Amino acid sequence: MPRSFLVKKHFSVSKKPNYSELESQTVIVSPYLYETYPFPIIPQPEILSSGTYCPSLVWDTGLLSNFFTSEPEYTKAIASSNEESKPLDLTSLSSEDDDGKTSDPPSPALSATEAEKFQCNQCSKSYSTFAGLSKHKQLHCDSQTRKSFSCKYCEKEYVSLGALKMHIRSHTLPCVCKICGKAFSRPWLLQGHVRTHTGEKPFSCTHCNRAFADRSNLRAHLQTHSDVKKYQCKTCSRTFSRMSLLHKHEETGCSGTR
DNA sequence: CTGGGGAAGGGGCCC
DNA sequence: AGGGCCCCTTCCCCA
Repeated sequence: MPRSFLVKKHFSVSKKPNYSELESQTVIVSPYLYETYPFPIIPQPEILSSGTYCPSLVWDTGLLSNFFTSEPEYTKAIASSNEESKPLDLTSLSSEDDDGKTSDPPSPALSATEAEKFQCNQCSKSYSTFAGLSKHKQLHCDSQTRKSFSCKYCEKEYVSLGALKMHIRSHTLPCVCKICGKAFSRPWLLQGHVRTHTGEKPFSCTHCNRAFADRSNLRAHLQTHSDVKKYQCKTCSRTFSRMSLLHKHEETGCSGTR
């Protein structure tokens, strides 16, 4: 399965684990890459730009009209954006939402607590500020009214031009490894990849001195030093160092006993 | 089969 | 608004 189509799933795992342990780790950003490697590993910014390696695929807002030739509404919106640099008018979007035109059930937001008096009429999520609600709607729930930017290469749609441009990079892959030619959508992905060539591992575990090229991998490794792992089976209370291991445990059928 | 390491991708936040 | 960075998550592979 192509990883580019991984879908973020929500599990009952705390979004804010205790990273105090991780924060105490020694993180050494070595100048190794720049000083000792015989050729430029991390491309200069101009190299990272799409133009150097994929001139035919350079993203340019001027090309947007080509992407949306069948969507005059989009090009109109984009043209307007380019000319005047206006942000989306969230006020108008919001007022339309609050007009009761949707088929969603009436929002109880107005009678909610002061702290959460702005409620999304699409998903009922509450916010303490209008700005928070507006941002939420723009990002997630205004599918009926928000501007939609469609990708030319796939069927994905985004609510903002910036999000679309970011996504398009996953198609154009403007960041190319000078060593092996592999291409990536973002410079920091390339940077991480380059470490696989150089062997640089700037993230060290203070427990065992093992080093990692990727911070997330260090974080996963730290779990192996813990008696009580972060991911727990609700049935048998057994804990796992990785969510994937917990999923595997659940999929294979938890017996309910440890 | 399980656990762990390596590599990679996307979303979101901050500047 | 856009880029950089961080975090989370997943898949693959191997011991």
